[in-house]
Amino acid sequence: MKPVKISEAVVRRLPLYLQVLNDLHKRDVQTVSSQELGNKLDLNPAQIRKDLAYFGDFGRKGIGYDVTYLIEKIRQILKLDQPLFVALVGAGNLGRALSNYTTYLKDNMKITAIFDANPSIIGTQINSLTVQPIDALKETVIALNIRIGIITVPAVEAQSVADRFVEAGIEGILNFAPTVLRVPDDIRIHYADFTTELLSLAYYLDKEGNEENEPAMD
Amino acid sequence: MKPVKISEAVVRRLPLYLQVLNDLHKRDVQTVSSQELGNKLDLNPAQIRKDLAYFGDFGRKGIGYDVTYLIEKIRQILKLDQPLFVALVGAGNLGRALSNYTTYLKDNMKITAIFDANPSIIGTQINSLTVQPIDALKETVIALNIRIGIITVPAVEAQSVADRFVEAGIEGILNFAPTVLRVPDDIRIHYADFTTELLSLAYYLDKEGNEENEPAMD
DNA sequence: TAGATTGTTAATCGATTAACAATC
DNA sequence: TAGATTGTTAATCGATTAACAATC
Repeated sequence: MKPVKISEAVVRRLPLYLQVLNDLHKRDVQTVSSQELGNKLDLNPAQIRKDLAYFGDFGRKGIGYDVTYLIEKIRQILKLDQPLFVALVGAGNLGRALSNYTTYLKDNMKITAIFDANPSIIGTQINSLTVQPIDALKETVIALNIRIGIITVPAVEAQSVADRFVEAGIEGILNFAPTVLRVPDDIRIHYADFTTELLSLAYYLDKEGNEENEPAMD
Repeated sequence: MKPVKISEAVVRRLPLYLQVLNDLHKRDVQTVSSQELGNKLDLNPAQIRKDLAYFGDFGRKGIGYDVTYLIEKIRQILKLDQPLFVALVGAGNLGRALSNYTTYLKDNMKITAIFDANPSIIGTQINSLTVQPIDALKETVIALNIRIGIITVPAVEAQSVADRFVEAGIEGILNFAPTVLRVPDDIRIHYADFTTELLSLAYYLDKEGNEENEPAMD
């Protein structure tokens, strides 16, 4: 019916819309315009309207978008209207941090298994989950109907974890390790490597350090 | 001399190049072609050549790029040829994880101050740094010549931390909280919100859960 | 009715890719 | 010299934005 290909840029903005909408909902706001959404997210209103229109006519001319309805619709689009189970490999600091974070996500995503290679970590509890050995990955992923895998191991181990995820039939991977992963085309990979963001941030700093004062512009 | 504006897309790829180059360097590879880099990063070789050519003629026709030289050049471009000091606010799980991570970064970036609002965390040690009260932020940032701030506090507190960073004269912010921040135009903000990545990942999963088997394609 | 705001088309803008002369 | 690969221009592709008729 809708043969139009949705671009990645559009899909990546949907969670941002959801973020703001959830906030508005919490504050009992009933209706929001693309204008207001654009203000809050620093995005062009036309872009927001166009993004949403790819998926249906969710707004009302002259009125705007119903907050509750739009939340429901975006959840559906993102397939978050059903519980989605996630496995995490790498129970180090970052892994533990994410385990806490994502538990709080009310967005139907839940980490239901944690794995690690380190014998001294295996068997410990994180958020009521027992850390399992990596060898248990495939069996557990299948048994718990886990569809997304998070990788928080060092870069050198990331590919072998990805291989295990693929073998276990996972459909998507969120990789925190600073390395590009090789997986079959039908597996989706998103990268969450903050070192990239941090290093590129440095580019935008003012010139040569701030020991020297920059001359004023006027 | 070079009045060409460099796009964000280009700058964000530079750390990726650095990643692969560092790896090649470790394995004593002397020279690399745009073709090989493209293979490793899943990028078009022409794009890589074009990206690099914005900043100078770093390659040799018929040969490729000298690994060591290119690393040095990209470091210069990213202004990582000098030490760059970073402050972190939010000494929770994520903050602790990042403190460890970034310490290992040999790329001249170093977290040199950690802050938190929680009295029971203030005064504790993380990686030989003592967690300081937020009220000490401005003074410390100035004293230690800190130019980048990392925010790892809950979303509701993120804006007030950003305001403090701005007031302290920070030049760039890496925000892990899932919220858009308002800062003056001359302050650069990068977002490292993995919830966005995780939620958008769900969009690409196969249809309606995997209880039902999908019909095979052939 | 008048004001507001959507959905959508057309125009603009920007980024990626192909192609190739230059040259190591 | 022949093969390889850069730097760069031109062509293509895709994404953003402006504008406006439709309509609540």
